[in-house]
Amino acid sequence: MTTLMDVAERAGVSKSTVSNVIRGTAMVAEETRLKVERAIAETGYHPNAIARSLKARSSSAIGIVVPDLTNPFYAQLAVGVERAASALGYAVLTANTECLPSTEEDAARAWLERRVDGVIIGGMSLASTLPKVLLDRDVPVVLASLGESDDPRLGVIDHDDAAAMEAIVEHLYGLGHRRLAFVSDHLREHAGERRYLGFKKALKKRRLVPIAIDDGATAVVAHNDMQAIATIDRLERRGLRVPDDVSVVGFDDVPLAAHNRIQLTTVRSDATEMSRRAVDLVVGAARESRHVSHRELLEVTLVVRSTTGRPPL
Amino acid sequence: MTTLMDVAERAGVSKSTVSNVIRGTAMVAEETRLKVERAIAETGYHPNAIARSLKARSSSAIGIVVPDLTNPFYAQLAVGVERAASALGYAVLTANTECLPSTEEDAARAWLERRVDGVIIGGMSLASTLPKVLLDRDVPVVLASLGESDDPRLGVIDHDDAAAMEAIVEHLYGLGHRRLAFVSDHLREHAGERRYLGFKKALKKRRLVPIAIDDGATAVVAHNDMQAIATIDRLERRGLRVPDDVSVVGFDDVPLAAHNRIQLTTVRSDATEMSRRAVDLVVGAARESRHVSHRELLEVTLVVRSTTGRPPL
DNA sequence: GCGAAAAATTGGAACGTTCCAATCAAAATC
DNA sequence: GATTTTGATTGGAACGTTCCAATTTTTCGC
Repeated sequence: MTTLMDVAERAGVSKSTVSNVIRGTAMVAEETRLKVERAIAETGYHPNAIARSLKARSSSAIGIVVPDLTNPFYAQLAVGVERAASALGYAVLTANTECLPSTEEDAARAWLERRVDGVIIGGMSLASTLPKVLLDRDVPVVLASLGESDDPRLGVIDHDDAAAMEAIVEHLYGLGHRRLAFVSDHLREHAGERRYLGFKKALKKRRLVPIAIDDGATAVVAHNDMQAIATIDRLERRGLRVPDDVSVVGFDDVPLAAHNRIQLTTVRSDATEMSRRAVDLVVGAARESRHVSHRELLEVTLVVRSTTGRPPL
Repeated sequence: MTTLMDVAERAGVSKSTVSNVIRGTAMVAEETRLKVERAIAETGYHPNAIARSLKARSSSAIGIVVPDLTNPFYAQLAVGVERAASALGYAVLTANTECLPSTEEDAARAWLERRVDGVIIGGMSLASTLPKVLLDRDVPVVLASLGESDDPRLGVIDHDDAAAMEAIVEHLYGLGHRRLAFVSDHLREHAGERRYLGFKKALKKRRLVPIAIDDGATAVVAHNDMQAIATIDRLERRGLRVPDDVSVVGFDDVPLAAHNRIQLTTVRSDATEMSRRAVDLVVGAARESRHVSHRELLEVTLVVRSTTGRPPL
């Protein structure tokens, strides 16, 4: 690999000058700039980001943790993060944790060693120590689509789950449903908790309580689209028709939800916008070496398709 | 951030000794080991991977490029790569290129600067320069699910597309189909080309040629499942029934393909196995600083579900 | 208890940058 | 023409590791 020194020698200048040319940081005569640029082109030199990072004490990398990349919502989140980050010159390290505490710890350790400048958490286990571990070592953290947190050092960017759940329940209640169930991915998962709370609250307002799905529910609200789609699958294999026997509602509006054979009633959220904001927050904090401590709710709209209808008589 | 030196001072030994304790590389007395370990625990020290990388001239990171993370097949590939890599102590940098040459170039530049130890390519643009650019700088590269290549420095791990296409065509031909079409994602994409070749060959064997989908095809073979599912959507919105009017076949067997409302006939491939092998190859090559130059075909099986049937009379 | 061998520990030189203070050259001021 | 100002360029000291040769300490055979 060619180094700054190689380029300097070839161009007949000092390493400092080459560094100045590359980073456009100091004054350098037009003539020498040309010489150096030629030398760079000839040697095919690429600055060594590792050496730069060591000196700068900043890796220009951020981490993102998702529970399941296979879920298009998280995939979109990851894609958005990657795009926004690389536009700012940051690399992205992904951890697919499946909400396993041990995997989360592995990721934390690896990232701490690699000195990531910040972390975006898209999902985590129930009583995860991940945020605390990172924050305690002054790594800025933002929670994306994970609901509130009591740690003021944490950045939070989320959907307006309460409003969304109210809209969903209103829709179902209006159709005549009174026996509503909620399904959530893993009990161990952190997300969904807040949505469940919103769901319960919206029910309570109408003097209802959640029931179990096997308890004769006429409508089930899933905490995300993939879960909703899996629920449809399960119901139909049991011989129940959706929406004739039971209505199903999702959350996220993944592209698939609009598919002709699915047509899922769901809540639209903008993963791309969310990831853009999350990256801005975390990179901003990293650059000023402070914590994020900013919270924000994204608007959300109900999309009624064909998995919801009147309950059976 | 605490450094090796901080730990050394606290434990009252030299930095070399601390280094030896951490890496278990040289002999160190039990007593001092304990002292050092205590100091590490007290300071919450994490070795600085950046400094280590600089010295070792190896980043312990690999890159993976996928055209679209939102496609569950690539998501599975990415997840598999991440898991296998982190088990070996490697970090993974992901690039979602959408098969855009400019994005590919950006990724190449960023990765070259970050000195990735190897790259796994899961998809790329048609005449991509990515492999050459990387190989010329001695970065080992393996193509995953991308078909052959004429560059002997390239590692290749792929499905047995020819066998798969033969099986698909045999299945459709046996059902009575004679007017078959092939749909591929973007024309600009590299993948699918080989599958199309296999498709054509299997047709030719039966004295048939591919026709356009709008030309009254009774069966369409898609180059992957997501494309197949999108095709079903398009057909049904046009008022055609699947499989009564037209049969559809996919490729990959993403989890969704088994869904009750989809039940896609497809070819099962093992993204996880593929990513495991790809990581082994690329890491092995990196460790011995050589190119990969190994090619391997993974077996593949036809899964007949409910999107294929007899052609209309 | 002596010398040699083995075990344990150490300082310093890399790795490839950036950044600062210092130097050098050229232009401008009086 | 001596002096200041400005513009260009430079060497050396970090950044936090690893690795090697060298040194110090311990152990052991006799």
